[in-house]
Amino acid sequence: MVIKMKMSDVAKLANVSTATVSRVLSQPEKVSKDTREKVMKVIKEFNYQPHMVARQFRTKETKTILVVVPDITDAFFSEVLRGIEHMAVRNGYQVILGDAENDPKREKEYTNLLLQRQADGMVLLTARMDQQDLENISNHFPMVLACEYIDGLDVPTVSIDNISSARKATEHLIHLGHTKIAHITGPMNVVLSRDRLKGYQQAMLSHDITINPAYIQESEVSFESSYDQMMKLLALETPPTAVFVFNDEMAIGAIKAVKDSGLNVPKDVAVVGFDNLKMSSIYEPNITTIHQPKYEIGSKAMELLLKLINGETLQKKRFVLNDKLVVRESSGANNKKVTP
Amino acid sequence: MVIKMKMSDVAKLANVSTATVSRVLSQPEKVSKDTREKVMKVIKEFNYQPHMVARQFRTKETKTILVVVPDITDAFFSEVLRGIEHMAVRNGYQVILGDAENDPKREKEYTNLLLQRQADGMVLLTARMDQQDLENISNHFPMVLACEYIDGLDVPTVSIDNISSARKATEHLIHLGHTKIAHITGPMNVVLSRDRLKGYQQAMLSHDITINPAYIQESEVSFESSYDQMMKLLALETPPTAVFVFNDEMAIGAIKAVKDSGLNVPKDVAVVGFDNLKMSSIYEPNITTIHQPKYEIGSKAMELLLKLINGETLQKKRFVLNDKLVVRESSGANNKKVTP
DNA sequence: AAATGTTATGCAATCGAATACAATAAAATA
DNA sequence: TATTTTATTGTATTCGATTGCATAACATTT
Repeated sequence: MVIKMKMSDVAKLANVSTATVSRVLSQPEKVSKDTREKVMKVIKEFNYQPHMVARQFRTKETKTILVVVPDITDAFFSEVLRGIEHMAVRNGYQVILGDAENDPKREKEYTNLLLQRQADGMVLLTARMDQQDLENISNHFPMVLACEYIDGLDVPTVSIDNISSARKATEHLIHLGHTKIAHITGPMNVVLSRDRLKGYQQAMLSHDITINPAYIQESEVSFESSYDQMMKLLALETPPTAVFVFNDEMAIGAIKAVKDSGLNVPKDVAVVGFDNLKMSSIYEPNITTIHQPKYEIGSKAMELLLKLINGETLQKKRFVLNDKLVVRESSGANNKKVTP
Repeated sequence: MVIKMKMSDVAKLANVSTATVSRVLSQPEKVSKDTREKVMKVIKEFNYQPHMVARQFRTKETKTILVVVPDITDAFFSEVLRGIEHMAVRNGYQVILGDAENDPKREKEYTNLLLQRQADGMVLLTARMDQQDLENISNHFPMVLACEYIDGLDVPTVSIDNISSARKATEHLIHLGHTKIAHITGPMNVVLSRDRLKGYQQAMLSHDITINPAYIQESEVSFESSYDQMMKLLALETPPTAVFVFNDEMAIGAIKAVKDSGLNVPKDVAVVGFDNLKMSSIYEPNITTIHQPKYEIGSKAMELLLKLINGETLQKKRFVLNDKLVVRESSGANNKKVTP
């Protein structure tokens, strides 16, 4: 049976005061065994559930944290979310998820939930809103950035080193003998795109390979857009023999374009992606990519946020986790078939 | 500047009572233009944000709805979520997302948020918890099921007709001349698996094809598990020439198994999936599948929930939306390449 | 036995916004 | 002008749980 009762009802039925009922729930050791059992019996019998909003109101704690993802349809984030959620639940917090749909305005709107005291803290997996606003909010409320970040911003951040990862990915292609290496970037308003581009450029320059400007193509974060950009690259007079692509979904788009042009991956064009999505080990050819420790990024970010919520100050603010180059078929480094 | 101020502070600064400030916010037409502007000026100047928990406490409305997905890593749900969220936001509600991780216990835990008045209503995209409990809760709180459902349960539901869809999918293979048609099912504790199996059986029987019991293999909802089941099917003395698979991710697993066995899809084994994920049109061979109107399922479910929350009674409780067979390469019905 | 300490419980204030009701001023009507 | 109606604002209560403080009951020490 479900009955909407309040604490005073329980108190009456158990012949105690509401204070005692409240203590039974939150500090049972303060209550004698007898009363505790008497109260618990009533609570169980009527399946009393405390009115959480009233409790939140009184205690000024929601025990809720807000996570904002740039795009919920991007498979990358689900594992980061798992990491966040597990760490949160283990510490008595629940998670609200906000989908910004790649819109900085919506991102900003979600931060209002903090100002309105609907959440005790916030993990942002996207950082595209106004930097000043963000800084402002983080000065007053617990906040952690993960995956994305803003240079020079004094907000705790968890991510990999995208520049060095991108360098690593590009160098992998260089070491395979490629010099005509293109890069399909993500949108330039996203820091990850800019950093991965930097890494690409660093790798090329440090190996004395001049970068053909036409080899750098900016794409939306989507299969289709990347497909189009790859088609452009293939249409060049001297098409690249290798491409480093912003992420795995886009790498699949690029590969499809190569295939549809009657060419072969990796023989005609070698491809390296980023993120190591599940799909990347399944797709054919399966994709050489940079592995991100997604779950760990999430749980680390939540760990930091919990510290902030508990009033601790973080001596270390920037956490750079280890990535890893995962070599598979699409870059042509080996020909072993990977079976699941 | 971010300052934590309360309504009484605004009232003092604007030289009015809190009642007036409250009215400016919720029923501005009740306040004279002069005072309204005076109050709004203060609100804007100090960026006052009302304490939502206090408001929720007072009004007994959270303007929040809870959505529980069986598995957040399943790409199928992200578009359903979009549908839900858009409809919710358009009506002034926000969405909390719960990930049950395929665990009926966690599903049940999330329903407690309703009992604790943390949400005004609930959309369940999974229905595996105890039926009695579920019915009980839905008798006291607004609740809608979507995608999954429970037969004979009097809770508003939005979904497709999985039996007829599965029949359609199987018949597609039959019409292509196949008789040795296998079915890789999902877990039998999920109603969708049972219904799709039923559809498969109906199609076979109505075309006088005897079902080889070994042709029915139960699989987890994962690429890997489906791969294994397909391997089993191929190891049979008389392997099937066609397979209808529970969903698209699993269909990819099955296709991979066929390929890894040195066989061709669709020539040696035709494959049909379910859901029409984005990936299904990208994978090679791209996958013949049943399209579900994901976004519409979500928005319709939210629409119904809003009606329940507003106290309307639904005359129609079961909403069956239209699915569609999408014929692509994996079933061998045509050989046209589909480019994005 | 008196004084002191300990434990268990209750009383009553409190959190911040919404709102029923009262009060007042201004406008409309008789 | 007196009276009623309408518009605007304020006063004071309320929502349900938590918690500081007071008190009562009991145990321990001197």
